Amino acid sequence: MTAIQSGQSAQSARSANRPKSRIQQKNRQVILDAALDIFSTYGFRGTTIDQVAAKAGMSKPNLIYYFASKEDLYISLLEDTLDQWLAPLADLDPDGDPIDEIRSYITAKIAMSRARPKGSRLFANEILHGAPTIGGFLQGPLKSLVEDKAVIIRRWIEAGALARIEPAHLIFMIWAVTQHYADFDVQVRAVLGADQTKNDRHFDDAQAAILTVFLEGLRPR
Amino acid sequence: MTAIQSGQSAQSARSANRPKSRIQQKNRQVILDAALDIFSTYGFRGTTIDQVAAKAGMSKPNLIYYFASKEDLYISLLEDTLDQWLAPLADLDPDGDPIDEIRSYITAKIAMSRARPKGSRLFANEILHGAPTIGGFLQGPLKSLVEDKAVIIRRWIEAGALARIEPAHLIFMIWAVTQHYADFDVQVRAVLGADQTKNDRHFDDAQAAILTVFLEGLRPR
DNA sequence: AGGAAACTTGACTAAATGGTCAAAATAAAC
DNA sequence: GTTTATTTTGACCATTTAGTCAAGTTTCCT
Repeated sequence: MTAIQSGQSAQSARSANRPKSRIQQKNRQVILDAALDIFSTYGFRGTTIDQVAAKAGMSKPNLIYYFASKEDLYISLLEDTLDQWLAPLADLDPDGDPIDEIRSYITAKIAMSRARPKGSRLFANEILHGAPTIGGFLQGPLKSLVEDKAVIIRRWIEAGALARIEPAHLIFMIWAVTQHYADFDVQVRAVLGADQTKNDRHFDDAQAAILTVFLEGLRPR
Repeated sequence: MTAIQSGQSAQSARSANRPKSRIQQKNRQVILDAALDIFSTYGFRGTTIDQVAAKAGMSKPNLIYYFASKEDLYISLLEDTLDQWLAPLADLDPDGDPIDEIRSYITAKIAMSRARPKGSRLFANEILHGAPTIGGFLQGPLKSLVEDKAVIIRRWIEAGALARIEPAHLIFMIWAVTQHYADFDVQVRAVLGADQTKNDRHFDDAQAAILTVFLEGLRPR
């Protein structure tokens, strides 16, 4: 089900409901891959349909045949990303050991930033521009999820298993430091050195640093 | 001096070197204020000169009279921001108490995010799009500054005054969590509640949470 | 006051871009 | 193998937008 309640996503009439043919399935995926590449780098406004079509290896009208409009394509992309975004937080287990759970969550988020940096940047771009498309998602599903997990964290704190901290802000902080390595990747590479060999090390070092600070910083006192 | 080494910032011929008249000074500032507003919200590509001119209360040709091109305006804006950006980190004092110094730095960065969120978003946008304009700044002045401060932090660690952590990543983490509250402001407000009364509280709560985790997490063990 | 310099703008141009359309090419169905 | 449905695209259109230009208006200087 769609996580975004857009007015009506002007979907390509052909691909509306009918089960998708092999060609449709393949081409939609090719387009989505190309689009993620471009949108995540240039943002919505900075992306042209022609660019995406070229990257996908087809003509612009053909792309429009699969996605009725630029916005339609952009929304599809965001939808595909949002679910994966929530998953790790949803996995936070109220019955687990608090410190272990936080460690797992941080590790999962870093892995996500490493594996899908473009998705992270797509999301960051959308938020930075005022979340015109996913405002409803933020105020709905995201807010609910954070509130649910805040309850769990608060319980851990009351049980003396975690330092006193405002749960929502703990969550924000974890988002901030983990996504930073995807979103500000260019800056990290400029400061630490750009070559690909080092790239993997950056993530490992980042994870170590983040875990050090958070796990120690969160121990109850 | 300019922090950005662009090819040649095609500066308006009139305003090239001659000392600026009262009108120039005022209007340039009016334009920069309007431009920060628009650029920080819509990004470079998403901003139109007409929008900025309208917000600045003048005609488009008049704006072009002060800034020769859209890019020229954008660069001026970034330059104005970058210096302020580096200042707090530059203030890190090698002779101060490490924990106090870190506390001061975090506090200064949060204050910055609170006072100048638009500047933060302008910067974030630029980085997110691959830093096409300030790539040189990142690899030059920024990298140097981080390396300098990393030396100091490493010295603190060796002296046993701070937990073992990769200094550059500590700096990144502080940037991440503090700037998050400016850049992802929309998301924070969506989750925590949007009204203006609460807005100030968010920053206070954020600061408390960040200081808790970092100062405890960084204590030597 | 009067002339020069600085400032301002309506009307315009050229290029870029989102999207359409009709016709061609290909694949599927029988 | 022929018909039908799907897929593909070259050519085109309408709109947006960065930037120009020439002609005005205001400010400054003496």
